[in-house]
Amino acid sequence: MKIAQLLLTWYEDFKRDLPWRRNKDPYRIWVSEIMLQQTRVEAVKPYFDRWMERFPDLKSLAEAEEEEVVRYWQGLGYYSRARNLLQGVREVNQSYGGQVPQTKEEVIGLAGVGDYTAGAILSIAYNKKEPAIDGNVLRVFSRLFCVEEDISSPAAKKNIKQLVADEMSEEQPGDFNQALMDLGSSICIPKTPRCALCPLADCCYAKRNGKEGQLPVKKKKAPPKAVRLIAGVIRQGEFYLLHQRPNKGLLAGMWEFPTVEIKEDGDPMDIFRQGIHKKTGQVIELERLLLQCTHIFSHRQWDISFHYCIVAPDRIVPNDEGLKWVNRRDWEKLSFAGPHRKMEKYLAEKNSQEIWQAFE
DNA sequence: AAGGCGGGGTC
DNA sequence: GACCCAGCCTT
Repeated sequence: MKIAQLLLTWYEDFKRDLPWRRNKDPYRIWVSEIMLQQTRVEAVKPYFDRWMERFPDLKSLAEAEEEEVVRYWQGLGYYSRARNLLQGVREVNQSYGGQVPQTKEEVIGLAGVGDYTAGAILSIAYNKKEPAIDGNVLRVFSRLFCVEEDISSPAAKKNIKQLVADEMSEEQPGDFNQALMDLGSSICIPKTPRCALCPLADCCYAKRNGKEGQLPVKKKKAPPKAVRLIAGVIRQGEFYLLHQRPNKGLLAGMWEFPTVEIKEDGDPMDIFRQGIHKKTGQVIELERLLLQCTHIFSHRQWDISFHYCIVAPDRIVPNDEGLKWVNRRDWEKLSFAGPHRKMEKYLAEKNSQEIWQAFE
């Protein structure tokens, strides 16, 4: 029996009930695919539902402010996805009359839409016969056909894309692509595949050769870099000093408590004072240090040791571009960088009274 | 071809 | 603690 038929039969019985599978609205498919880039289904679900409540259709998103759009992405990571999605949606709204285009060249030309996402949108929303090669499909097919190349290499992706194209269902390309992803996430999983439950076990070359546990081959990632940071929770009355990160790079455009990197050895507080001094032009009285706490954040790329200093300086005049005094009540309008979001919640729980009481 | 870009779940 | 996830963009 053909792979496509076995797969689709299995999919009919075991497909997941997901919010973005309720209908074939291209806009909804598009949003879901962007959110799902490098992000697990369970993490996306609540974000997708909130998103559709606020931006139910393409036009409502196209007319929204970027600041609000990014706020709805806060905590999901890879924030350029939100900005690219907004840009792409505005493009469709203006250049395509609000209708998501139906050709590969047009869709892939939209901001934030690459080869995979274009294939997913076209196959799922319009039932076009386009492959959608993601991590799941690479893993499944590297096993099915015993592809021993490093699947992160463009050459391997090209080869597997051809194999997928050869096996694709003519009538249900969208279901075929989604079935592959469901299979990859529940059966053909990274470490020890559950071959006993797999509808394709009989036609899997890796299993036939006893190599299902060794595939796919994937090059190792570089180890994370260690970084020491120190951040200041700096208050004057009801206002806190916050910093908006630059528009490019890590956590682009997100807000944070003013942060200084500790590069050399020495007293962290001393380095903090000097660094903040450069940003503010004013000296912080360290005698007014209220609380110091340390968080460790592990990350794929960064191993961050984070010191927080809660201080109450005499007088600070911001002279750094992104520095701004923000009323505590206005925080909900800002998008905080990950670690600082947790600190913000911590402050909200402790509430100002307990923390600042010693000073008043 | 390589590296940057988040955050969280799983084993 | 290592690994990985419905990838894309820049250099």
